[in-house]
Amino acid sequence: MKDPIQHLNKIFDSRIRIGIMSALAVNEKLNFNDLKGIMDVTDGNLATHLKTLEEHEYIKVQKGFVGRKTNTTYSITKAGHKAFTDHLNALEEIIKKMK
Amino acid sequence: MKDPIQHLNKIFDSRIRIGIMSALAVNEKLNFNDLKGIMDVTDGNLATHLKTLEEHEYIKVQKGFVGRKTNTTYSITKAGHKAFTDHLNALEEIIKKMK
DNA sequence: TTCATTACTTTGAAACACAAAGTGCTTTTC
DNA sequence: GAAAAGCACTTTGTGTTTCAAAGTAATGAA
Repeated sequence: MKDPIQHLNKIFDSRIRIGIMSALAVNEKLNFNDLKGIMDVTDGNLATHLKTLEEHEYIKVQKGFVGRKTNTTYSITKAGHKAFTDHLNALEEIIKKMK
Repeated sequence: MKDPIQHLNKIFDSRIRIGIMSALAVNEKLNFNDLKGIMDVTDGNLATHLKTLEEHEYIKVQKGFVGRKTNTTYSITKAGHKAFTDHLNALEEIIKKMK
C-alpha cells in the first residue's frame, strides 16, 4: 500500500474502537457504562474491544472502588494517543488527496 | 453511537477497501493489476475485497477485451462515491473534535 | 433472605480475511 | 504445433475476529 494508507492502523479498523479511542481522547477517564452509552454496543462486544485495546496498551484499566462497589475506569495511554493520532493523520491525508 | 461515529460505514472499516475506494475516487478506471500495485495485497485478498465492494454497489466492474485479452476495469459508482465521502466526512468530524 | 441490578466475562456461532492453490484462457518458446 | 509460461482472476481452507447471548460474582433493595 502506498503512503497514507499504509499508515492506517489495523487496530482502528473498527468503528467501535474508533469510538472508544476518540471518547477517551477527549475524556480523561470513562467507565464501562459511559462507553456503552456513547457507543450503543452490547456488553460483550464492548468488553472485547476494550480488551483488544488494552492488550495493545492503547488504553489502560483502573480497577478501584467507590465505597464498596467496584469502579473500573478506562483511560488512554500515551502510546494509544500517539497511535490514534497517527491513524487519524493518515486518514486526513487520504481525505486531502481526494479533494 | 453518537453523531459522527454512527456515520462510519462498516464496509470501509478495512484498510484495503479504503485504499481501493480512494484509488478509484481519484482515477476514473483502474484494472486489477493497477489496484494490486497500489495496495500490495495478494490476488485472492484483493479479489475478495473488490467483490464485497461490488456487492454493495460501491464499485462496478467492466469486463471487456483488448484485442483477444480480457480486460477488466473497476470504477466507482455514484452510490460508492457518496458512501465513501460520507465516511470520510464522519472521520473528519472525529478528527476535528479531537483538536 | 430472596430477588434484582450492576459490571463485566465467557461462550459458541457466524462472518471475515487471507494465502495458496486452482482455472481457463492467451501467448510465447522450442 | 505441442508444451510451457504467463495472465487475470476465482476458489478453497484455515485461522482470526466479531458479536449477542448466556453466565458469574458481587452489591443493593425489598
